Amino acid sequence: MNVTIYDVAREAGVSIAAVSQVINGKGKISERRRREIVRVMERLNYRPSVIATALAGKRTYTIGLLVPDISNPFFAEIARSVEEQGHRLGYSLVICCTDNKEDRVERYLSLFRSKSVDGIVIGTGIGTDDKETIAPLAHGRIPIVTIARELPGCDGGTVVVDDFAGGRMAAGHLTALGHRRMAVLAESPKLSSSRERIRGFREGLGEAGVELPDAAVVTCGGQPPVAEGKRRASELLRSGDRPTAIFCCNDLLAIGTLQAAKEAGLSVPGDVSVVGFDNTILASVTDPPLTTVAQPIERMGQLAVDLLIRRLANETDEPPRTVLQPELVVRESTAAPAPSPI
Amino acid sequence: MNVTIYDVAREAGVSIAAVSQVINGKGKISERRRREIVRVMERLNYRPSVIATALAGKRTYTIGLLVPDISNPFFAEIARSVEEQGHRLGYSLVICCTDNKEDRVERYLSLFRSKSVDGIVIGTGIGTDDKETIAPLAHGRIPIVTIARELPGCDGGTVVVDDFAGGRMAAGHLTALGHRRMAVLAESPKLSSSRERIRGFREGLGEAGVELPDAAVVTCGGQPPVAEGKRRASELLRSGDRPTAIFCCNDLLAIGTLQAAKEAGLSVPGDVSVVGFDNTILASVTDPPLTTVAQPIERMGQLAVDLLIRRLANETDEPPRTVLQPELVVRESTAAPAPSPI
DNA sequence: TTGAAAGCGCTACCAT
DNA sequence: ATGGTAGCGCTTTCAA
Repeated sequence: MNVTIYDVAREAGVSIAAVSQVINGKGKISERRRREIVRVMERLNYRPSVIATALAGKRTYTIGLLVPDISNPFFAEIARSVEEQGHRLGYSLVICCTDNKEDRVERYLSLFRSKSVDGIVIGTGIGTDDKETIAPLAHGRIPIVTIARELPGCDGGTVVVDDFAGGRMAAGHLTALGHRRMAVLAESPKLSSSRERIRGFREGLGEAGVELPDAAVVTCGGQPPVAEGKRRASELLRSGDRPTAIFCCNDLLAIGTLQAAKEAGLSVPGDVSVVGFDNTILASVTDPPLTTVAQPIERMGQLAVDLLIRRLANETDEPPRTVLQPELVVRESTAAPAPSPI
Repeated sequence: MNVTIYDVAREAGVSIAAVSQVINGKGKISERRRREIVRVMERLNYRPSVIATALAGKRTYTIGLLVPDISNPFFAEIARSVEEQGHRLGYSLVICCTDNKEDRVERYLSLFRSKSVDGIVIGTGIGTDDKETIAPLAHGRIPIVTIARELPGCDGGTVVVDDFAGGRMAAGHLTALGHRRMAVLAESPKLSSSRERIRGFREGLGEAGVELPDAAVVTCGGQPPVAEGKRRASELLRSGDRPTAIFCCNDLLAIGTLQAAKEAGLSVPGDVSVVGFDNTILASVTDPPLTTVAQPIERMGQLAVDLLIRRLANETDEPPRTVLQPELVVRESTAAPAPSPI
């Protein structure tokens, strides 16, 4: 096996208690002894077992991250940021992908409990009603922070962007350009973020005196998002009075829309404008580059981890809800609508 | 605390040994007792502690994944695939990003040891000479499998694409189109994959009687890759006899090249052709869509995990090296060079 | 078939 | 200042 605290103790001619003390930097030991022990630890290339340490009552220094799909650039960037801040603070990341399957959420939450993660960051939606799935949480006493979305009944804290404001920005941009007939490609209505974006978009439209009929809000439930977005956008673009602009609740759906437009022989933004959400790397490389509502992804990850760590350090009386401001990034997928042929 | 095996035993009126047996499905217990115990476990919502289980000599059912950057779509897709196959087999993933910093490789490898992961998948390059960094491995007896690149001195097994063939394909495509003056944007020469791709590219060129001067191979060391690619490509495109085609060792560099061309007022593929490598989601959305050498990413992740699991199950006598075939995906970033103005 | 008990590597408390 | 020792939750002999 690996070298243990016993090996170090024996080699240094001291008790394991002494070694433990130098590991944790507490207790009383003479400088002489401590240096000797450190030397031995290095010579033996000793690394304390996190497993044993955790069993003995300490943390595992592990945080669990739940996202729908790590290959989705938005979540990849979230993960990156969480990973980075986590490591900065001494924690490593266990990542699980739920694929938006409800049973997986439950399974992974349960898994996190059995693996004794110190805290959980949730970036995935939860379908069923709160109590059922959030149960393991209250059960296990593991602090949970949600990121980029809110979960009903999850009180651990949350870091989100102001989705409502984001939707409103998109609407403002589009109406200012002169659009009147618009549609939105939405994610699951189960997602708080998606609902808020639509609500904000509708509000923004209203401020310009434009209506958004319910029928113009299309839910893209299927997987994968790009293909589903393309499919739904195609339907929209084929319809009688096709919209002059489409607001997509994330960049992936916007890309699908771009593809659909291309396939239909429509030019973007000439024939139809497209606005995305997230501002992932994808938005900057598409054809045309995507106008999108940017989330401060890196900042969100940092804040989520900070909040979580403070939570499990019991510095509790935090404002549990951090709301960051989104920002409209105008690229080349939006323009004034073509003059309508009278 | 959480409910433990003792709680279950007490509640069921049996010894913890009995409970342990039903957990592990071995030993002899009467069907009656076993059912009763299962009932109690469910009622108490009992989940065995992986920590304690591991300390008692079992696995942690955790695998460590080392990548340069999880927000890089290529590695995000690798991670996705590894995560998926891992979970299918009962393992979860600890992901660490090295950012190509050598000291981090060492730190994370050491971290994996102290966290007692059962196995490690490495998708990052290692700079220094083998023995130094790979030491913790031999030391800890943790099986390691490399993916998408090979590490000197790492004998645990590897799953790669035939990078040489990939480079050769790119060259074949470009020379068939009529290109004679080409350049390549390379990743770090420390990466086996990068070296092989260049070697293959050069070989392919040679088959068409075309030379690739050393000066035409530009290393993109800096971060982030897109920006660095753009910078280097700009230099290339500004040079006296600018290449009519650029082969980029990954899609990110290719995107930088696309941006550089755009900024220089050059059309792709009209003025310059661009070939990428990896075929991440990015390649399909760029302007223009990118011709690239596809790696079977999903398959690679699966195979890497399979290999690793078999390794730690001691079904050892495996062919330690799996080589998959790449595939050229022709999109719209390549075309015949413009007729040279005589 | 069942249970008592010895670890696994470490922390923390209590004597010394 | 230093070391002995009782757990932490679980697996695994070994007796009964």
